[in-house]
Amino acid sequence: MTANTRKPGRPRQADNAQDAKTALLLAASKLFAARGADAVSVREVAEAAGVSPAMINYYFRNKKGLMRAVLERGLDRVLAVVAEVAGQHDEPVTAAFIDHYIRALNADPSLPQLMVREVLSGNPSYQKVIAERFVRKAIEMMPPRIAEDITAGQLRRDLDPRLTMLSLVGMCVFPFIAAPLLRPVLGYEFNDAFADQLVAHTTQLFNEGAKGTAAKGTAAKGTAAKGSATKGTAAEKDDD
Amino acid sequence: MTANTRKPGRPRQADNAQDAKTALLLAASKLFAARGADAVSVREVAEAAGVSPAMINYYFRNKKGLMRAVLERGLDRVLAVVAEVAGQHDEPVTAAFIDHYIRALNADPSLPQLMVREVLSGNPSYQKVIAERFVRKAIEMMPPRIAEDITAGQLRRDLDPRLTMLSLVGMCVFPFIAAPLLRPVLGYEFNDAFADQLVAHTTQLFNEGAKGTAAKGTAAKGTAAKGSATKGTAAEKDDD
DNA sequence: CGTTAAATTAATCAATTGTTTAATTAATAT
DNA sequence: ATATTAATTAAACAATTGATTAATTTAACG
Repeated sequence: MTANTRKPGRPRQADNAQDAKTALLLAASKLFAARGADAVSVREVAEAAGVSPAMINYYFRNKKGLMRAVLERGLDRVLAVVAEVAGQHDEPVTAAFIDHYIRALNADPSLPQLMVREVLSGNPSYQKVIAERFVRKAIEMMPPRIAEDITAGQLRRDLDPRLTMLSLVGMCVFPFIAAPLLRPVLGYEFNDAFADQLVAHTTQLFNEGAKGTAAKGTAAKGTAAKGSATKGTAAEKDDD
Repeated sequence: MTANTRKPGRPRQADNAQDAKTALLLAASKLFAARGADAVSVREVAEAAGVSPAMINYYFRNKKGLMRAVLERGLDRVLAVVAEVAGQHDEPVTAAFIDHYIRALNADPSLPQLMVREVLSGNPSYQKVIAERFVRKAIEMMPPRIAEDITAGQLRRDLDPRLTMLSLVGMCVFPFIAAPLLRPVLGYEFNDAFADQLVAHTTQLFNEGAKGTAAKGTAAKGTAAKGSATKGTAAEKDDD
């Protein structure tokens, strides 16, 4: 917004101002998550951070280096949630996972979007970062805990821990991935009430299944639709 | 591969050769799905199709127009699967959905990748195409059928049809979205055996839940891991 | 046949992109 | 104080991109 035309040269050490490096990291995190790294120019990131584009190359060497830093920051935050869930033994991991994971994504839906987009990007160097910094560690933590719960008799004995984890993550993550599509059609919005509803539904479906004949009573009540589903967002120009 | 330097002018009507328009559509479908439209230049699409880049503007007006055509073609193919599933009444829709949907994605994993990427692109015009050409129609077809099955006593009475559909799609789609990551770590590959295993696992988990104490015996047996999980793909250059 | 329309290309355009360079200012060390 | 190093910018660069234009060849139509 503010043109912020600063002259060249090292700035006077202002104690309050965050340094340019973290400013770039924060700005890029938001922009990359929202629209994808490819669709955001370095000039745009620099402007949002209030510094010149050359700072990206100074601190991160590349646009790719900036992207990598953004990715690593995001991955570490999601991994912390997984570690917390896997570390507790008060309840079945699967239940704790559904609860904490959905609420974490609800608090910041941009995280799974960033991950999924870069997984799909086909860029092997990003995939490697995600695989080694997140997936590998998550797989070391969760399936063994699921296996524990199976042994303890809290889950069916014939479950495959890894496929189960795959289904579990899918159920939790997909609503957030599909959100941009479903919001206008189903009319749902991200708020604490929605998270509560989604957690309750997912927990019960995962635990009891869809076929169970006796309704246990703890299912999510009411439908997700609330707003006007037919209103539609203001149609933008057909061609641009 | 072949330089294919053709001179200007309308080509002699060769009966065998497919016309340039469908050649472009097919080439773009592959390339866009694999790497995302942003990362593929029109020159590259044209070369793969064996025509000049100007043909894209001639037939599709824009690169965006080409992308839209690709998207619509993909959406219609997935929608056909959904319509087929929703149209039959021999078994519960949910079971039929798991079976047919997973096998369709397994046969062409690029489809969900294309959709998810463009959903996440944040580009409202693509989102509108997906929402109106696919999501809206799918929601008109599936949840009512789920509600039917609930009424018929085949599914729990307290299920929310729409949230149930969301979970169902998540369980089926997520393995294919995450495939690029999980393949090296879990060592799974797309083939009919994997599809069988995934269908069996998903069907049982969805129907019976994870908590059920009596193992019914039809669960997926064996783990997904088969190959060497620690081998790792050849590390490419660290910087490019 | 001759004229018009359709399909195609080569060449070029204008815009945008990521990156580098040289200059500039302040902090730090000698 | 002076020299060196760190942090920052403006300006320019080279490459790539999507798109347009004019020319060219064949098909279709009278």
